[in-house]
Amino acid sequence: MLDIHLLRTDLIKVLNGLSSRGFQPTEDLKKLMEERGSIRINTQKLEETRNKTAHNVGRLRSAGYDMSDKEIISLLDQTKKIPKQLKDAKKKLGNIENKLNQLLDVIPNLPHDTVPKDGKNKEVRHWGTEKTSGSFSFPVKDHVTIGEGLGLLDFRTATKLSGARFSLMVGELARLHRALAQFMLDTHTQEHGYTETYVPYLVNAESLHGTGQLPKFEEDLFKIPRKKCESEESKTDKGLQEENWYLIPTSEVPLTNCARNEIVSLESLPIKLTTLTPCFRSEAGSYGKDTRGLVRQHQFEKVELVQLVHPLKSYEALEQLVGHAEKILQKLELPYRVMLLHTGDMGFSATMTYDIEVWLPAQNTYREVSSCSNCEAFQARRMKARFRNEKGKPELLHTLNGSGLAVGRCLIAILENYQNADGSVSIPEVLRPYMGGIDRLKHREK
RNA sequence: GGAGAGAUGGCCGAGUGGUCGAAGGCGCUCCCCUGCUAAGGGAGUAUAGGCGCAAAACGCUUAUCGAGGGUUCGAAUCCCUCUCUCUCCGCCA
Repeated sequence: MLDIHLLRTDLIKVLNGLSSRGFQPTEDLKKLMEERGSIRINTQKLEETRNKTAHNVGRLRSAGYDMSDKEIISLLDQTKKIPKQLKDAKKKLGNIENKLNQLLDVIPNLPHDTVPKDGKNKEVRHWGTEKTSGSFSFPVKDHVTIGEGLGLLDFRTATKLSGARFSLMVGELARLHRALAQFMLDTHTQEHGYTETYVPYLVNAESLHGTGQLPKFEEDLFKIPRKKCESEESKTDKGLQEENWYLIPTSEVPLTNCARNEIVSLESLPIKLTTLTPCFRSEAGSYGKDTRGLVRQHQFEKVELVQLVHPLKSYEALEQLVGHAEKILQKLELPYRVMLLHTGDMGFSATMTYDIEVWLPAQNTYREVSSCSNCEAFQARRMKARFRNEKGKPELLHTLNGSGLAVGRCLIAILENYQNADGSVSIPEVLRPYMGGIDRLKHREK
């Protein structure tokens, strides 16, 4: 959510910033805000009158007056009609505030000034040397051919179990997948100072609202209805409306929401959290896209990095966070590049995003394995995540998140980059301790 | 799933219709006193909005006692619904 003060004082700047990422507000924000202002003043005036009279009645009562004394009766005469007026005013105010909030809820964050606006992502740096088909002494295979060839990857069975966009890994490949995740977690906790966390995979709507997935992107999520009451008839009240759980699309949601409605101490900053979780995405609207292999799945594992930091430190923290994610690829000796996303490619909540893309020789291209964003106070404002600043006053935190990394896609990169002529796959040095010392994936003996 | 108890400020805890944004204590901040320390005395100590002021300080004002609704001139207090926590029983990885 954007700062409403900024909207009021510098609407032009906000609209310019938003248009660079292709967002046009559908309603006249300014008019709505003004309307709200005048209705609110009216409402508060009524409340003030009500409070004053009630106060005076109370004073007379404790001074010994009776409810039937004419002093009290005259006060009551003045004020009898206020509750009705107030009720109407509050209803009106509620309506307009809902409308305004609905509007504010779907406005994306403003890009940082340095983010490219030309519609092109900018390569910031790259690491390692790409192995093209020419670098191999044999025809390069893609990860599906490799995995299935070794008898370690089984999409047919996965489809039987669940349908399209699910996968089944068997034997040493499943183990390598687990090893990879463990390795990532160990690196971030032992070398980068993150606190390991175990989080819920089902979260409520409020959490998803906090990080920005709701209300705008509900169709991307898997929703789990929660039974709230037995009888249909008693569902009339607002409080009884259905409440859902959602499968997390990323552990950014539970990790960042840890700070929701909290005021943390200055000394506790920066808060650095990491966790390994499955992520669930409906992939609505991506029909026909990446249908082959492990690239785009309804369920995948990801190690997430989240930082909650002092507002003055958030860009510094973003650079560090990207570095933490890069370190994993370096240790795995996988070539990659870091891209600074342009305004149109950034996620809803971000002011600046770096994607890390790993080299996939079979596709002869780079593929995203991490997306690292600074959200500044955008999420913090939605979720009231604050810290007590140097003056002892509560102030919004800045939140950052990034994958460190997407496990499945990383596994693809290992399979393709480490493939051998005989169809086996070498295991990266750093993962061997996690693999009981074996150095390659071989064909599975039944 | 059944039965019961509860949710108040940073924390503990009082408050069952009226000068209650909320006693008291602890903690914290500032000041005073004591040549150090201990003890003591005084003042202050929520958050988010709106209005005023060029602005800060400040002043006025509104909301907030788990959440939402209701009753009332007036609700922390009464009524309804929900959420969460705790205890006991049952079931269970």
